[in-house]
Amino acid sequence: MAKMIDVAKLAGVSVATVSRVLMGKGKVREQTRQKVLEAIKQLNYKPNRLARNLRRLESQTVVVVIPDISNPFFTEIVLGIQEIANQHGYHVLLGNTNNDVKREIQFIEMVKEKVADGVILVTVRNPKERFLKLAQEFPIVFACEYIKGAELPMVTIDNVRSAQCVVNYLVNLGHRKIGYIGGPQQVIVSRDRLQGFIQGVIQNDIPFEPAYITEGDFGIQSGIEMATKLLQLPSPPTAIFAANDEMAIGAIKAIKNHGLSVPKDIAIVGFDNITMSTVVEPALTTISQPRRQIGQKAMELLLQLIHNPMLKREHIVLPYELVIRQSCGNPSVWSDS
Amino acid sequence: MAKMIDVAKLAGVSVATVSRVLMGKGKVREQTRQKVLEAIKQLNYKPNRLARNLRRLESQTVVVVIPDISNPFFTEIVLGIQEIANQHGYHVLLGNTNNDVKREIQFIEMVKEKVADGVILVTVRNPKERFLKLAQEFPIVFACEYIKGAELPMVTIDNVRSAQCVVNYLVNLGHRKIGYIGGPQQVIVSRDRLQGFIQGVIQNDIPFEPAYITEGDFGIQSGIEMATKLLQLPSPPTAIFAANDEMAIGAIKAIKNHGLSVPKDIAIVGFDNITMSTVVEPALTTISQPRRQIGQKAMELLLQLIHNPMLKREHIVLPYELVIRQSCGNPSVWSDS
DNA sequence: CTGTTAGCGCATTCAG
DNA sequence: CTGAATGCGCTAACAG
Repeated sequence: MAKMIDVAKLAGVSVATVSRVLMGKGKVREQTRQKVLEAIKQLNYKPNRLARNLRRLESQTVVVVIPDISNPFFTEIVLGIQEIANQHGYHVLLGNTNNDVKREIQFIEMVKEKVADGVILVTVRNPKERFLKLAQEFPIVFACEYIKGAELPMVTIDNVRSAQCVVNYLVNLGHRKIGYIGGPQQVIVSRDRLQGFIQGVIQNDIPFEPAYITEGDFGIQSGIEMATKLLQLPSPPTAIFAANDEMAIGAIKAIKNHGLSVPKDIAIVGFDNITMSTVVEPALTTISQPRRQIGQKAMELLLQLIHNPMLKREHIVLPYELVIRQSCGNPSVWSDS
Repeated sequence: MAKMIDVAKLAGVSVATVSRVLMGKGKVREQTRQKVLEAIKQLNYKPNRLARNLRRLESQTVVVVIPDISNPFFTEIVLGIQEIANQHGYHVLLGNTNNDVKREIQFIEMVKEKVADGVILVTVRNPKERFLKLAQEFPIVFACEYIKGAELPMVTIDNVRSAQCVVNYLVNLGHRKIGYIGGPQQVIVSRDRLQGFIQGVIQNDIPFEPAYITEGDFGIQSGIEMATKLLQLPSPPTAIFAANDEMAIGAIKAIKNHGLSVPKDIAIVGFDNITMSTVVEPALTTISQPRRQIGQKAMELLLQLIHNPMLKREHIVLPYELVIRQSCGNPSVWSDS
């Protein structure tokens, strides 16, 4: 593999000059520049990033930590991140934790090893204090999930209000008995959505019924199980709101298994708007997060943080949207005030 | 950030000794080792990989090039790759081409920049000659897609035989009028599957009907369009085989739109066995590729190639499986001889 | 068993 | 505008 010195020799200049034309800064006579460029092309030379990065003490790489690469929800975020990263000549290393709490930290430590310059966390399972300390040391941005009550760079939607919006929508459709299938309570968005659900119920003067609240694990199977549980209640709900689309899809399956119909007997609302929610029948009404945009914003924030560690930590809240399909019947436009 | 020399000073030894205990080779007295370990812990030291890699002229990173990160089919392969990579202390850089032919090459060139030590290609859009040359220069392994008639390391299933197997299955069920929705013909697996389909038709003494053969782009929408086309034929098929699950799902939608039923009126078979194929109704009968295993094998091959560039290039063919669900009716076990 | 030393390939002073 | 020299942090060859 050709090295810089080879280029220098061929062009009859010093390595410093080659470096200058490569970096595009420092004055170089146009004529010399051309000679160097010519030599580079002739040798098919590419600078060794390892060396360059060591010299500059940066790796031009960021790592994105997600809990599950095979979950389509996260891949769309990664796409947004990659878009911005590539625009700025950064590489994206994908960190898959498989929901392993330890690996979350391991990936962050890659910054210490200089494998990466910063981290975007799309999963937050470790205790708050830990992150507060780590965020002090390294450039870290949180996307989708976040830390409550902390001054850290985060990009999310308002999970509380969006869940509340769903309840309003359902009530507006005439529902008074609304079941809820929540996500694992360790996850902050699960807690937020549950809170939003409860607020919605209360604000609509619906009697609070604890039996209507169940907890799944974000998988299809748990949606089936929790919906079944709700269906077996003495007075089953007429609508079910699941904290993500997979569980909502599971709920639809369960309802069909019971010989009931969606939305005629029971309305269903999901959360996240994954592709699968357009395939299921009936197509799922759901909350859509601007995933691509979340990824982009998170990466932009990280870039700023890397180049200016003293940056003010801001929490960016992006707008969500209720996508109305067929799973609540009555397809129509609707806007929460 | 603490450096090796800091550790050395604190432990009262030389950097060489620190390096030795880090690398785990070269004799070090147990007592000295403990001192070093202690110092490392105390300083919370992590070796700078940039420096280590520059010194060893390797990056301990591989790049995986896929056409579309949001396609669940590919993410499962990536999972298999990551598994093996992590076991060997390698990082995985994900390269998303978005089907851009140029980016395919750009990612391979990262090896030249020493950003990566090798490449796994899960997409092959560039001309064969190009890859033959690149494969000479860099450690490259092909997964799922491949180059025909070349001695290169590849991991795939037998796409021809698997498609043929589907036809046999359908014929066995009594179908004689079988429609086909193929993938883009630039993609080798599309050509293989089409070939397998045609071979299956011929070997079963079914009159060859060109109008039954259509071409989509692997998306749901194109499945809808092509199925609609088949349905409008004077003598429409009684079974449709789509070259991937997305198109098969599209076909199911189209058939339902026409007021027909799957599988009663028309049987459907897909290819790939993505999660969505269990959600659609009726659940899709499809060919399952051992994606995880393909990823693992590809990574193992690449590792060998990196450490021994003179390695014999072998094409590994993994077994496929026909997963029988409800989209052809008549759920049953079946084995192609 | 341990220390000294020479680069890995490049960017960047500092002279000229 | 250009070249010589220095060192980023670490590993490995060599010497002791």
